[in-house]
Amino acid sequence: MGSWCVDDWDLQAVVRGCGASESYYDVMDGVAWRSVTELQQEEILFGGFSDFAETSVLLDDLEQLYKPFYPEPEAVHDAVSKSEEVIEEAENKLKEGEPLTDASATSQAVHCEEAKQKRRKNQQKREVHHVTTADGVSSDMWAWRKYGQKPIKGSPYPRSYYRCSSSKGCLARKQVERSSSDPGVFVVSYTGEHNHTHPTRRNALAGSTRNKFASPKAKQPAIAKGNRCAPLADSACDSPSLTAAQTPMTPPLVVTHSEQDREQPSGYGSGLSSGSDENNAVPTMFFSDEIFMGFEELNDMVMDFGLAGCS
DNA sequence: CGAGTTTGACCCGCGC
DNA sequence: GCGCGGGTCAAACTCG
Repeated sequence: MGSWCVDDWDLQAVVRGCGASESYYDVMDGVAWRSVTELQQEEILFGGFSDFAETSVLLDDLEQLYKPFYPEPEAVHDAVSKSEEVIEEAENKLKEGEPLTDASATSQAVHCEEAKQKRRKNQQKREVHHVTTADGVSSDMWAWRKYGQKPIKGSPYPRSYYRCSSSKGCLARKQVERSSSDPGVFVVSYTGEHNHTHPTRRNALAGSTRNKFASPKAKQPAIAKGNRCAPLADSACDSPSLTAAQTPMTPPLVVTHSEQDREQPSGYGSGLSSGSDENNAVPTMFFSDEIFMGFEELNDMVMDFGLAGCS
């Protein structure tokens, strides 16, 4: 334990959100755009069509719409390759002292990881992203289950290992670690490919909703013993079927919680998920930053008063 | 009971 | 061949 615990929640905070969230805005017109995976592009492309998420019927439409964007093997390979190109470019820029990211201070850093991390075993290609904590604004569409954590030599922060829990047998892996040089930046690495299109809207993530927006009281014991909000489970507000919230265009409700938010429920669109029948209730509201921020404040208030939950 | 996380042990690739 | 260190496994535990 020790210092790990301190960082653990940080890692978990981003594990859901970091996947596709690096600052598109910083790089969309730049070369870094090419590092964005198909899935990420998918989010960008559809990010503005919040109306699509309003009903389950539309979710079905979404599913159809998204099919062309799901990473085909070649597409994935291509995306990874491009990503590696960017990694090299990023390294070069770093060597030259050239800032990789938009100068805007609030923008989330978008870098790519050192090439040395690209592959180790099996020459496995790896897509590496740097994300800031504030970057949790968006998330990847997959459900990740943590299967390990290791201290990394030379880094004060541990690395967490996640595998895709959206589908059994999925080979997709995800690693999350803090950047030793910039603690505010998380390095997220993706390896392997998903052998499925995307998490099914129902049940595919069953169990991954644990702790999502559980009441502070309920969470206290776990936190007290170092079991901070689970990266996968702390996501939504008591949602047996938050899978609906994991449609690609649904930004997670809570990932924008900052580091200060110790109870940060970093999940896939928490608010969307409470109950299958509620999936349709308020999806679009989460696309409003103002409402979103308001919810955060409300949540903070709730926590301050020791009141339960998000209901 | 079934989902999750935690964490020590083990496996194995890689550099020397 | 050996040792280091990253990656994975799996038992134990928590939680709803």
